[in-house]
Amino acid sequence: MDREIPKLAKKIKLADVAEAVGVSAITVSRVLRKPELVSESVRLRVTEAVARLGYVPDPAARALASARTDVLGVLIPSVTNNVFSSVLRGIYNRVEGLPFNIQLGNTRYSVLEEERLLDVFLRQRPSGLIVSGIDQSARSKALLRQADCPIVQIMEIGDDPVDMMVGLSHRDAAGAAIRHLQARGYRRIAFLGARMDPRTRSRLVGYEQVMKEIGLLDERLIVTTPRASTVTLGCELLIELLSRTTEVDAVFCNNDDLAIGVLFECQRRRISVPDDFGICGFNDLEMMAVANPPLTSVRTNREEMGRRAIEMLIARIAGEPIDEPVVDLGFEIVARHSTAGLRPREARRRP
Amino acid sequence: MDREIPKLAKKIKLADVAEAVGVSAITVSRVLRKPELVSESVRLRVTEAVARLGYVPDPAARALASARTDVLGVLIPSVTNNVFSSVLRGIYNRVEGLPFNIQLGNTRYSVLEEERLLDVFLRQRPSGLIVSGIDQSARSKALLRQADCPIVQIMEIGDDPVDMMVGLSHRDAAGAAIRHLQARGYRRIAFLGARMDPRTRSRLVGYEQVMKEIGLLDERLIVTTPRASTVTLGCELLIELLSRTTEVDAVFCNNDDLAIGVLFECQRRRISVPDDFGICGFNDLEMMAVANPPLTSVRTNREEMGRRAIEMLIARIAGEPIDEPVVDLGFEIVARHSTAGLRPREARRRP
DNA sequence: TTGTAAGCGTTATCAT
DNA sequence: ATGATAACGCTTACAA
Repeated sequence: MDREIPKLAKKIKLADVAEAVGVSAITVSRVLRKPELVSESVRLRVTEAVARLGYVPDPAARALASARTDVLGVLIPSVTNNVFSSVLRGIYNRVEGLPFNIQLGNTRYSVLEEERLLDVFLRQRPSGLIVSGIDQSARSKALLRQADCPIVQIMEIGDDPVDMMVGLSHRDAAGAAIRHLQARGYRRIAFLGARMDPRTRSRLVGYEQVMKEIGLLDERLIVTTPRASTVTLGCELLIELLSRTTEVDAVFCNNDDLAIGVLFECQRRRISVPDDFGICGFNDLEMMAVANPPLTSVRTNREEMGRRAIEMLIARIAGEPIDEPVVDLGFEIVARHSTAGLRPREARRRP
Repeated sequence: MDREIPKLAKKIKLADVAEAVGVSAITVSRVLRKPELVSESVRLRVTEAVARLGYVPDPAARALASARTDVLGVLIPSVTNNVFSSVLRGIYNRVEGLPFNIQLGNTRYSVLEEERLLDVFLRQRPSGLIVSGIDQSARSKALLRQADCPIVQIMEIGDDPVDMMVGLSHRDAAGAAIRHLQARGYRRIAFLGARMDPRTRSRLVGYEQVMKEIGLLDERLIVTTPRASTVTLGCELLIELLSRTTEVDAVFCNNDDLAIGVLFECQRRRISVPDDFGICGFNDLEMMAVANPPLTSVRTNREEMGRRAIEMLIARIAGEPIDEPVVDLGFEIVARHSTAGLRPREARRRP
């Protein structure tokens, strides 16, 4: 690593600051971490010297000596997925200005990678940890339970938190979407699902429950794939659905990308939305409101989820008691024109 | 942090393994890092003991003793932006299986935050660093030049790499897009730009150069905003543009989100694409190919960019010489129906 | 309120 | 090929 730029002046350490001020190293350390334990005069002189010399603590030395870091670990299954981007935004926004650093791990929907990263992260003795989902492997759960830092599971909620949880019931959210479609007069309501991760499966369960309740469940209306969801896939799944049966008058898409794809494909096939066909997405991405027509979706509070997760962590780090270890952030059906209801005269798509 | 689960058995350290095998700690350390320096018999016994005891090195102790970590730092301005998600995917894919860990920093398009994170990251003595863009502040550049690890600037290319670069010329890419529109018969070509980060500005320069060259530059056709780009903003910018002048027959959007918004707004206004109005985006997101009509865009090799950046880092870490410190990944105009050309009869939009 | 001494777990250096 | 010893820079525990 030879660069033409001269090396930095030798790195300033605690001892250098201590010497400059004429106190011991531990006093400088205290000024930095627990200033209230140090007399004002000393504190001021130390603070001044720290600034003047440009001292900054070595995180590795700190971690080694204190068995603690200022890292908040965050494990998510995808960096590409909009849903997690939003959560991350909430996390980064909330942590700004706090003395913590986010360490992001990308599990890529792989159980093994999640276990590996959990291992890597925990070994660094983070101040807190955020993990996605509630369906960790047995090994992951064991690691989490042994961790000596607060942990928040996000995205979903359930009965058996490793420590804390903040999320929503995807089953209920999907169920509510189906009831919305039903209330608007749609009957033959299909389910399009991609990726089929635990949350998608929960939504499918919610769909099936409600469809069964209202006596409309038909397996042919359920089209799923393990492939990652994309707009293109939305088109393809609609085509697959219509090839199975033309007796469909609405579709609940497991997420908004699929819904946009379905919309484009409907436009191409001159299927009128919502007159002949209703479309409901999930997540309520920004673009849903300005599509043509605007698309109904299920709003989830993803930024809020990230924010709350951080707040729960820092509360626990500060030793505050947590009244609610499991926080349900709920959801909201954002009804737009795409599910305004079938055309009065005849509730059947044109071929 | 009181949990009901019993604490882990006391953490195994180097000395424990050494004792179990009957060698010294440093020998165990060597087996882990430079096995070729240790005799086979000892190596085998040590390896066995490491596995049996479940020993794993403490990263903080390692970092403190060796002044080096296995961290590859990555600084990006946004976790929400599709462009960076793709780059990240390339990075994570390429680094999989290698003995490095990605540490992600989110600068949120803030110079100050970039400087702060650079500071935080460099203090951890990473094995390598990837930073976004080539327009770092003077202070950031100074920090980078003093770093004693390899560094890759990604997204753009320029004359003065801090160390290495991999990206493309956004000016040329935008210029090529404009020439494409011109070749298809469009004349009154507008520019819609959001965020106005350095790359967006480069694209604007490319647009202006080519428009001037072909004698078509008209300031009224340039609509920009500092707001982050969204599909909604695409609609709004088109509305703003049309309120300034109806003498427009095509639009180059600074990115695909804007282009999708423009498309939806055109659909609403019954502006026929491409007959009355051409649309070209930038980045070639997956959805462009299946929009209605499919939208022309400029493909950039974002995953490849991430991959190459990692490869350049590990080559340098391995001490290999770099033949090309600045890698131009180029771009490609992906022509689709949205720029098929104006309707033969009359090259004017309907009101 | 401040300081002393003893690690924290690993690796660099120098011996053997 | 292997080992003894001294860092690495900080914090904990205890003392004064």
